[in-house]
Amino acid sequence: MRLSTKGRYAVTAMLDLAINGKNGPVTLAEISENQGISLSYLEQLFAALRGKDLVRGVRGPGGGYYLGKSADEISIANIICAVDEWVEFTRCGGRQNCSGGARCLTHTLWDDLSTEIFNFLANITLGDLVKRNLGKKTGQEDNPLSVVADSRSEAA
Amino acid sequence: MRLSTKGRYAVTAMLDLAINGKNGPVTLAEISENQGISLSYLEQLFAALRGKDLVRGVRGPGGGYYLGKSADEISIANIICAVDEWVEFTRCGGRQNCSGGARCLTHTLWDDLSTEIFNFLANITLGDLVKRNLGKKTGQEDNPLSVVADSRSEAA
DNA sequence: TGATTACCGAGTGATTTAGTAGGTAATTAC
DNA sequence: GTAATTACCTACTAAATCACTCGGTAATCA
Repeated sequence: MRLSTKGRYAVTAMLDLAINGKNGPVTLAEISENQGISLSYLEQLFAALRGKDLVRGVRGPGGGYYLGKSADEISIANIICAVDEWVEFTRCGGRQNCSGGARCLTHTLWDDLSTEIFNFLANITLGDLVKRNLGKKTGQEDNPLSVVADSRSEAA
Repeated sequence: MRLSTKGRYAVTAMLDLAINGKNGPVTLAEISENQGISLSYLEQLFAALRGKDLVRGVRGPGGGYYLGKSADEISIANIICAVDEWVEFTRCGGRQNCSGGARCLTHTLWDDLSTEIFNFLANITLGDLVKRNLGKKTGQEDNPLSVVADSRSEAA
C-alpha cells in the first residue's frame, strides 16, 4: 500500500465526482477548477481510474465523467491502487531465501501491517465518506469518522 | 499522512531494532545487512528518528542504537511522521476562502479521512507488531492482525 | 460545420529516492 | 597514547516520480 499525494489527488477528484455527479456527468475542467488540480494531470489520473472501471467518460458537449459504479462499491483502496500502483516492498516476497532470519521476520511483520492498512482503506468507501459528512451536518455530536480511533491516541 | 517507501524503510528498520535490540545496541551496519538498506540511507533515516527521540545512539566500539522509548510507546504513525514529514494537502487548510463550495466540502472529507488513517496507524505500536507475531508463532489460528478487518472486504 | 469534451503522447522542471563519498567526534580495547 | 569502531555530519548524484504544459485526435452535440 502506498499513500502519496498522487493518491490524494485521485481520492479528492473521486470525492468531487461522487458529490457533484448526482445528476449528470462532471467535466474534468470543473474538477480542475473546483479542486485546483491541473487539467492534464487529471487526465492522467482519470486514464488510470478508467482502466480500473472506477469512472466512465462521455465525450462531446454535455459530456464528462460518471462514477464507474456506485459510490458504495468504490473503496479508497481501489482508488489509490488504480493510480499509485502497488510496489512489492520486500524483495523476498516471503518465498525467497532470507530464510528464517531476522530479515524475514521483519518482512513478515511489515507484510502483515501492510495488509492491515490495505484492509482498513478497503473498508472505507466513497459513499461512506459522503454519508458520514452529511450525518455530521445534520447535527451529530460524535465524530462520525471514528471507526477505530479509541483511547490510546497520545501518539503524535 | 503519507505512506511512501521511505516510511516503510523506517518502519522496517525500527522493527529490526525492536526485535534485535533486546540485549544491547544494534549497529546500523547490522540493520543494513539484515534488511538490505544502504548504510548511508539508514544514517539519514536515523538522523530523523533521533530528532524525534525514537532512537538513541551510542558511539564507539560496542555501540549502536537503542529504541528511544519502549516499543509499546512507539506507534507506526510516530515513525512515518518522523521521516516522511507531514505535508498539508489542502491549500485552504479549512480556514481559507474556498468558502462552503464543493471544493471545501471535498477538502473536509479528505481531512477527516486523513485523520482517520493517522489515528489508525497511531494505534498500532512496534510492540503490538512484535507481540502479535509471537502469538502467531505459538500456534494461534485467528489472524492476530485483524483489528478492524471484518466482513465487507470484497473491495480490492 | 463548429464547439465541446474525452482521450492520447511527448516532453519538462522540480522534488524525492536511495545511494556514494569523504569526512569528524566519541568511545573502547590494546 | 594509539588504533579500531561506531555514531554523526555534509555534499553530491543518478534515477524515479510528481505535477504540469503543449499539441494534438476522436467522438458527440447544436
